[in-house]
Amino acid sequence: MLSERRLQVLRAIVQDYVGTEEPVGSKALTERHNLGVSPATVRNDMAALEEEGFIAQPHTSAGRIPTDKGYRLFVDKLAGVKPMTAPERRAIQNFLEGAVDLDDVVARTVRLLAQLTRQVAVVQYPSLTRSTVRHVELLSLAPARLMLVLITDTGRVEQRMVDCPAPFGEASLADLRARLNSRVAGRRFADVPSLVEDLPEAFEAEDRGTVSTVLSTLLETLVEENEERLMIGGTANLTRFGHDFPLTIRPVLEALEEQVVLLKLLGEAKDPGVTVRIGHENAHEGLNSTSVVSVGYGSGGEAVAKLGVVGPTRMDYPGTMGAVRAVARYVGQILAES
Amino acid sequence: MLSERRLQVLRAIVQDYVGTEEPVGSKALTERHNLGVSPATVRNDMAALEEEGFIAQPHTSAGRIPTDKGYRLFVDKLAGVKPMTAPERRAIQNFLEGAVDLDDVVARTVRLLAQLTRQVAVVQYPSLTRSTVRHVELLSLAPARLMLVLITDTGRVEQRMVDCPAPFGEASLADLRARLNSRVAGRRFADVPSLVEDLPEAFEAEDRGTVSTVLSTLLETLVEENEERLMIGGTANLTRFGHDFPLTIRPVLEALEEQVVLLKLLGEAKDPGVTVRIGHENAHEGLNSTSVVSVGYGSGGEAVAKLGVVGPTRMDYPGTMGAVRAVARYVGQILAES
DNA sequence: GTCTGGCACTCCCACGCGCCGAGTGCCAGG
DNA sequence: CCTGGCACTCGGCGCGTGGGAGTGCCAGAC
Repeated sequence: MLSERRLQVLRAIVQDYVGTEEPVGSKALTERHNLGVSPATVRNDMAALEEEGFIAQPHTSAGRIPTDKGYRLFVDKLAGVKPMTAPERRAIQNFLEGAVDLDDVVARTVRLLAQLTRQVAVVQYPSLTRSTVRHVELLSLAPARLMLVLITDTGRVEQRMVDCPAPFGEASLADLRARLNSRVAGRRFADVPSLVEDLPEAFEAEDRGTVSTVLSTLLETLVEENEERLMIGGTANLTRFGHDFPLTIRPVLEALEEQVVLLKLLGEAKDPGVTVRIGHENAHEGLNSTSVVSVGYGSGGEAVAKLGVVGPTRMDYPGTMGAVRAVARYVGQILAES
Repeated sequence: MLSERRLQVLRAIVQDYVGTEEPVGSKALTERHNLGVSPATVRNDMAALEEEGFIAQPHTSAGRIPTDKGYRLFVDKLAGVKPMTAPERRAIQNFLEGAVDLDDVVARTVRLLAQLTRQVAVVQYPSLTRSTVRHVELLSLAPARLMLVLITDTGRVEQRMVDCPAPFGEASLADLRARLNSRVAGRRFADVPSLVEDLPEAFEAEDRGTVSTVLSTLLETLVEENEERLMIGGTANLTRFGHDFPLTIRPVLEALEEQVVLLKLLGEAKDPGVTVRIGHENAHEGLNSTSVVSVGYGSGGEAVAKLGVVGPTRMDYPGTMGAVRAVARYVGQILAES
């Protein structure tokens, strides 16, 4: 177990390194933080911390920098979440309030997060699987061709074409539309399959094929994971990454374009609060030198999607976590209102 | 006027510089292109070209690199559009054919363009203003609250909430829906305003307010420019930009995030064919060291949106133009089919 | 035991220097 | 008008060097 002072030293190292972006030495530490001990003592502590793998030196006779493990300890034990100041909170609220539709909310959120944290922001569209159905609409485009439109409580609209096995009359269509809505409107996606299971039985034999087709299209739409879209922004902040550019920045940009990767990344964070994944904790190789700070957000008490930021492992964790948490909270409010 | 040979020299300089990314000298030129003259002669030609502002040298006693003006001449007079090879065309077609909906088409197009050109790809969603209405749907969400859903011939769906000044019955709703569709279905957006102008008159006085509200919401949706969304991809290709990274790449990333800027950029290109804007020809400052190659695409003979790529002024213009043109053509086909 | 000051050591980095080579401009002659 | 020759100019690279920040260790103080 590490002594209290050694933890203090680690905290000081992280803070200084985050601030200066340069390896931090024992002398500088004692000058900037009044630890009450001499550089020599700090050196001993540093040796111990290095032994345990919390810090490392890029080369002999250089200062120390935190390792992923060091950041992990810092985040878990040493750093709180820095709350936003009142003006910041007001600014967040103002910025989000002008949004006109869901797309706009997401777009504004991305911008806001990127600006606040000066990092790359990622916002997942409210997920289908946890939200509820507001309305299902069926439109006849041609005798044997329908369009299915699904409207969710978060204001999201999904549409699908349905090719019917047989022509489907306007009367049947109206009937199906009515029955469908009376069963599923207001229900959670997860509950829909069992609610519509026996629906074909209520129709004439000739229409059952079409009804089944419509239903399976609806269910497909509900579960289709790849519909979990997301929006990213603030990539220009990557240029503040480090000095050895191309090598650092490239894999990150590539990873950011792989929505699958990002969705997995966000999906892995099960924590109800703010989740931080540091460096190699990220499965994806291109993100080994980045940290991901994410949190769920939602219109009710429940999270319907995630948002977060991607930045260098050397980031201001307390501030970033505070910003992410605050933005999530306000986005939730906005969604609940609309 | 420049002699034929001097144009050849310019062409050779552009080609070599694009290939090597290094200033090209007189000797190397005569070796790689058989111009039939000696380096000394080429030097004279170069001096003339420099005098005219087509090429420049980074510093005394270095080779020459083309200026924006030089590239312009190259693109206008010296370079054709390099057509895609048959296998490339097949690959494009295969890649686009699997798309399931409009979002997917756009997403695939972006990826494809980015891969083909190894540059940043930008694809504008098919614009509302030039397409036609497939269907308008009205849903009653609450007694005095409607949802308006607009479906376009490109498969795009836009939805808007409408707060009615007075409760609106189901019968009136069905009536309005029917009248609306019979008038505007299949018509071009631009024609819609005059087609629905007198529609309120067909309704009872108590409903006219609501009808007007619905109509104006519809018209708003049609003209709303900021709904011209676009998708970008291949930003990782920016890392191949040059050596002096942060300074070059940053403003470009920033510009790419400003959708307004990009839309304006694409919008400015009026040319029916492939348009090339080189370096300082781009109004936006951040894009002063990039070229934008764009072209319109559409489902019919008519262009409904633009797509293109953003890359360094030092790019393979013939190849890029060929790729952009080919992709636009195939996307048009795909859109026409669906 | 724990902390401290002193000391020798290590290495990175910035700087200055000189060389090399590619490229140029100019000029006289074909 | 083209060509070969020639002197000149610079940027880039390798090298050696000195300074400085930082370390590890040790003996002594509290």
